[in-house]
Amino acid sequence: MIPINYIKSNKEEVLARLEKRGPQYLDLLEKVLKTDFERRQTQQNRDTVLEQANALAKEIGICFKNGEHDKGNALKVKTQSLKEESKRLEEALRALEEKMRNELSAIPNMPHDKVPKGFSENDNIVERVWGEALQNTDGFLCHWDLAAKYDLIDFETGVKITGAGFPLYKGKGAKLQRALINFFLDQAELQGYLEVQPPIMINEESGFGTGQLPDKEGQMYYVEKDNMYLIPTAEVPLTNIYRNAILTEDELPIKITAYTPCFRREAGSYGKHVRGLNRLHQFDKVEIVQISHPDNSYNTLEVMCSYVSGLLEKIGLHHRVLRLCAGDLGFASACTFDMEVYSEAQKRWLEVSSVSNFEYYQSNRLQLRYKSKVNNKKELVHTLNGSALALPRVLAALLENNQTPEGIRIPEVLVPYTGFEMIE
RNA sequence: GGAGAGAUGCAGGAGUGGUUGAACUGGCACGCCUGGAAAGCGUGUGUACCGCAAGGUACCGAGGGUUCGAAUCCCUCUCUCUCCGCCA
Repeated sequence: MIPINYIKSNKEEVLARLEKRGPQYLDLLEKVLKTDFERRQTQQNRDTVLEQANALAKEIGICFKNGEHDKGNALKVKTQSLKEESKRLEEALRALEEKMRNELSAIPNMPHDKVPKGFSENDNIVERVWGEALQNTDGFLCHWDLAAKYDLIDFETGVKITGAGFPLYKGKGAKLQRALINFFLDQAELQGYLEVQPPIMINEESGFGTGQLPDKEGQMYYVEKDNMYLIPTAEVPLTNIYRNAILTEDELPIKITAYTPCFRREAGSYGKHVRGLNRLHQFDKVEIVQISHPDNSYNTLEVMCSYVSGLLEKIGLHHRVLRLCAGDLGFASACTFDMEVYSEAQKRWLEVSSVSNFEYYQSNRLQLRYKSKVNNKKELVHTLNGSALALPRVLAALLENNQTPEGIRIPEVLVPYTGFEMIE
């Protein structure tokens, strides 16, 4: 949620930025400001009534202490109407607070200045392309065929054990996956990220903190008996480490990384585009998260992007960096870059990472703040995260792009991790 | 899963119905002292919301209730600890 005070004191800016997402949010903005106004008035009224009631109670106490029972009892009568009034106002206030929260939750994050206008993925801007497509890819097999040919992934058995979208990696397929995880984690550590292993089930509060709940409830697997969700991304547990926390300015930026499986229901997506590893219900991912001083967050975003891009360079994957347009931006994000690798056999781009700055959107929900050195006040931080990287599509591109008549060649940097140079 | 104990401010820890937002100790900040430091002394030190301000309101795990008045009494829930059971 955008902090209400930020909206109040920067209305023009919020309006201008939000407008990029479309005009439908401007009304919401007015609405929430109105609700906020009513809320404040109601609070004032309630406080006044309570003040009177408190004063009376105090007076009554003194009366009884001094033995003036008659006077005390007389005063008691007066409290009755105040009590009813305060109860009424209390309820009204609570309703208004909830209304405001709901209205605020319906407003997406404001796109950053540099986010282009646009409605669909066609309006995204290609920021950078690294590498180029191969010249001769005649006879190239798609990764699902390669996986079968070299016995790397057994989709059918995954279906038998669980269902579609839960692949079973085998032999060198499993090893390659493990190698990638270790490589990505080691790289992150070199950049100063602290590796953690978080829980992969989360409670409701955590889901709310990072913005998955209540909106994206249907995307997550839910364990009803214990009221928990399987994480759709490590972003949720990693960022929620710092829910309700007050950091010192010296602690910033906080940089953490984790490897976790991720679970997504992906309800309603079927067909060719979700074949093989393209879209799964369970997949592995290494995530990086930064908690940043608001003044530095956009610099941080750039650093994170080039880091992710650098990873793809190291494993030699032709890729591009997209600056997402307002229409393609996630609800909670203020600015997002997507990294897509080129799949030589499928002849299309596959998203392998998404790096975002959420500004105050998550920290406001999380109540994640730092103590400012300037005024010693508690201020909200900016949160950022990115995939570094999501495994299945990297694996898919790696298999497809590195296929040769002799087998699949493993990128040099990964050989120390896999222990083999070729999949034959 | 069964039995018991507990949850108070940055931390420890008092407080069992009335000027208690909360004693006391420590921590921290500032000042004095010192050549400098330690010790010592003094002062200060919660958060959120409303308000231009004065000030007000709320908060003693969470939510309800009793009462003119609740950290304090009652109910429900959550969490932590100890013992037993089970277990990778």
